[in-house]
Amino acid sequence: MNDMRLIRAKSGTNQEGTSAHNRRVMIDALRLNGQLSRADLARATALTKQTVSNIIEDLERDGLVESLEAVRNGRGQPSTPYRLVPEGAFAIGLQIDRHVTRTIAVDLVGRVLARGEANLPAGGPATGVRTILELIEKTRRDLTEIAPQSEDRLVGLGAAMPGPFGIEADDDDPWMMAAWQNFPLLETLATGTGLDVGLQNDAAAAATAERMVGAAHGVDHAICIYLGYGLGAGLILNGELYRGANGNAGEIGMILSLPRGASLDERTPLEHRASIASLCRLLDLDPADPELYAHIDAIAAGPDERVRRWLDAAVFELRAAVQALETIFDPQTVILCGGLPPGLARLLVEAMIPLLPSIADRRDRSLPRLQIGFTDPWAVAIGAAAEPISRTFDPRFSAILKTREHAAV
Amino acid sequence: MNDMRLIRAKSGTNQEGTSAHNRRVMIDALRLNGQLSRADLARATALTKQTVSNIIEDLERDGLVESLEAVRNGRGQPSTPYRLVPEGAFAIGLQIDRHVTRTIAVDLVGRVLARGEANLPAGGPATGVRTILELIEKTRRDLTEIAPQSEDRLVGLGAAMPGPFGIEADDDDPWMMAAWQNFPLLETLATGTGLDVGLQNDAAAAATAERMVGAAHGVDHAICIYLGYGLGAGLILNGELYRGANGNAGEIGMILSLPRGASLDERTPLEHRASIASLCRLLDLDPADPELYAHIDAIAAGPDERVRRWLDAAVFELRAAVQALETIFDPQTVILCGGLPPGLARLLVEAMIPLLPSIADRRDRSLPRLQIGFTDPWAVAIGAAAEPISRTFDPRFSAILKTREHAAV
DNA sequence: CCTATTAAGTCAATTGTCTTGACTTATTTT
DNA sequence: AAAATAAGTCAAGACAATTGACTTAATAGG
Repeated sequence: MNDMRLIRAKSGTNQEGTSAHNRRVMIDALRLNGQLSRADLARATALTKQTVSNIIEDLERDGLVESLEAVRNGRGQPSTPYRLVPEGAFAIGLQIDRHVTRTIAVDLVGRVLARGEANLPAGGPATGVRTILELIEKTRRDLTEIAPQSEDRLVGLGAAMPGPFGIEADDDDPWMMAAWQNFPLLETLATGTGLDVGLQNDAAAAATAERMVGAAHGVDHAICIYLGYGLGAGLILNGELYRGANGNAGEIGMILSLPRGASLDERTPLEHRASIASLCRLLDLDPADPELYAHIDAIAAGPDERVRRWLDAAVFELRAAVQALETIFDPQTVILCGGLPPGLARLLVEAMIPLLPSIADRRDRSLPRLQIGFTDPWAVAIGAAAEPISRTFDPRFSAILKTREHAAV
Repeated sequence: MNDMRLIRAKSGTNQEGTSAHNRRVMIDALRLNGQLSRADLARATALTKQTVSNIIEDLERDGLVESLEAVRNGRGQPSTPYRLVPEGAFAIGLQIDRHVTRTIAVDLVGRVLARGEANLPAGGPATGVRTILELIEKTRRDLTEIAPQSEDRLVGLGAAMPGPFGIEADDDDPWMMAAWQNFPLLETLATGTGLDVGLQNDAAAAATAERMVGAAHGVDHAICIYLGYGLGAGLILNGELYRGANGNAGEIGMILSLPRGASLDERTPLEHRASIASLCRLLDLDPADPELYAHIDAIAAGPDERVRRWLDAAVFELRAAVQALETIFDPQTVILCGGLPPGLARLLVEAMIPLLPSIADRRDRSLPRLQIGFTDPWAVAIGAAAEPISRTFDPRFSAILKTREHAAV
């Protein structure tokens, strides 16, 4: 009524939203179950056989699904199973880390088709953007060589970097991460590549990877603790990654906690004790060393007093963190993943057993309380690449709603 | 394909889902903005004028909205604003507490129309169900007297009680809460009243109340810390209450934490220090005393060493809890509410200032980091009553999807 | 004061998507 | 060989949003 009054409302939907959702549901069902017949899909999605037939026909024409040999399953006409076509879609992932940047190309089913890596020059975005755009370009070329059809079927670019975003810069910032966090990365990458770009913090990216091809596959309520240079959590709630009001949800490394045996009330960030950064400090390692993970792996293998001390402190924090996250989220499972050597991850998880008691101690559990997920320096880049696939093909509330050119919700 | 193989998939949707969502969006927009014209609604929801007209016509015929006087707003035909009809729908809320049960009747806009209270006899559900059903019956009669049309427009019954649900019984359980938590309350209430029944823990109910008529009205990312006999948090994420995998999300009182100045690694539940239960223990008060809140209020008003000690410990925990919840959820605001005297709530919040630094320290904040919400023994009952209204009328993903008679997602 | 402009809202036809119920096809059971 | 069962198709129908022209009612401006 008043001309410029701000009206708050959620967006409505229409038939397009319906159709888009149903297509996504089909794709999700095929991803989750491997292969399904039209009749299976109709039963699983509560849609009619006819609707499923129409949508599958569409998806087949679009090259996203394909039929397999008919199978006899007892009485009745044999069914024709369908599955996703891996080459139906591709996406590029970009990880920006403190001293290195990585790219990954994946297909619709999450297989990694190409990788790229480059050192990031000092100086933050001012000097780094060029390196990054070149690396993306190279990965696109590599991908096109492997899969010529990919250029038409590239659904987007996913970027991942340490958070938090949009917070005033820290004072001691040897790698200019704050400069990156406040840099208009989305816009720069979008204009630089012509792709739709998404941005997540690295724990969220790790969770996206776990959800698409890892331990959280098909799990609608999971917490992924990401232990990398820093510490974060990727929150999968109701089957979707939760981002918070400003995209900073899950930055658990910044929770202020009391160190083990502290007598003062001096709370310090969790990641001062539970992160690769803290381990590097204890071991006097250079985090910029490209051989860092090999070094850590080697040191962790043998008995080492400093590693023991670090483990002690980290396990103290992480046991509490798992218990707190279980209590807060009531998830089906907690997944520990990160850019740390698998051997160290195993040591950590073993030392965390027995977990602290929590409401997760249920008799009807089907998943373990704590699992190990990806422990791989490339996990974040894979998750970054998975994000555009998820954004484009996974069922989600926002995909049903109409979009408005002007103000958001 | 195989006869009884479990197929995991999300449910599809159809035009009915579309229509249901759009109706909900209209109602939500009217609730949020007070009154809007059809043209306003069209702009706000991204639907066409015609669609809005059709839906508003429907809603008007259903008695959920009504038109007001046309208003001139400059050039062009005057607009006709619409608003919600308070008598368009009613709901009953039921709170089951340790020694008392309360009922509330609310209307579509959340106004309280009737209240009821009764002592719960010892013995848990075996003896209590009868009392509860009688109290609900009485409240329904009271409501019908005030609003005769309510009987046809009663959309459901919301129940709220302390969680967690479905966990093995505790050993020391003076009020048989565990018996209630494992009792098939939903089914009993549904058959006993003939209404659609929902169940939440009391922190979730408090958050539901804050969202409908309190400090979280129109806020899509809010954490409500509920400090009552126990301690919990109601999580409003993406505009919906988050329940977790088993309905136990937010039971933060069960987080194990180190007491202030602890030198041992002995973690104990947060609510041992930050809850009315812990205050009662310190003050040697009987939690079953109906005058409890008045007593606490009186004691808290004067200087009292025991209250100071409690405040000290509770503030220590709650400051950390707020910082942790902000860091985990990145919400727009945190709301402290509960069944504690307002004076005590003010004391608590004042003592929590300054809050610990967190990612919530943003320049672009529009809401305070910490607010006081409902501090009222009836808050949980109000939230319980708000739940059926929210379930029936608020936009939510699940309302769009088709339902299946057999297994859930 | 008259006309142009602007905005709210309606009308009637159209479109897109899912649904319905009957039908065809292919296999196993009896 | 017939009956039963299940997958999948066909064609018409139902439903809800969209489209574009139209009506109504106000203000702005010459």
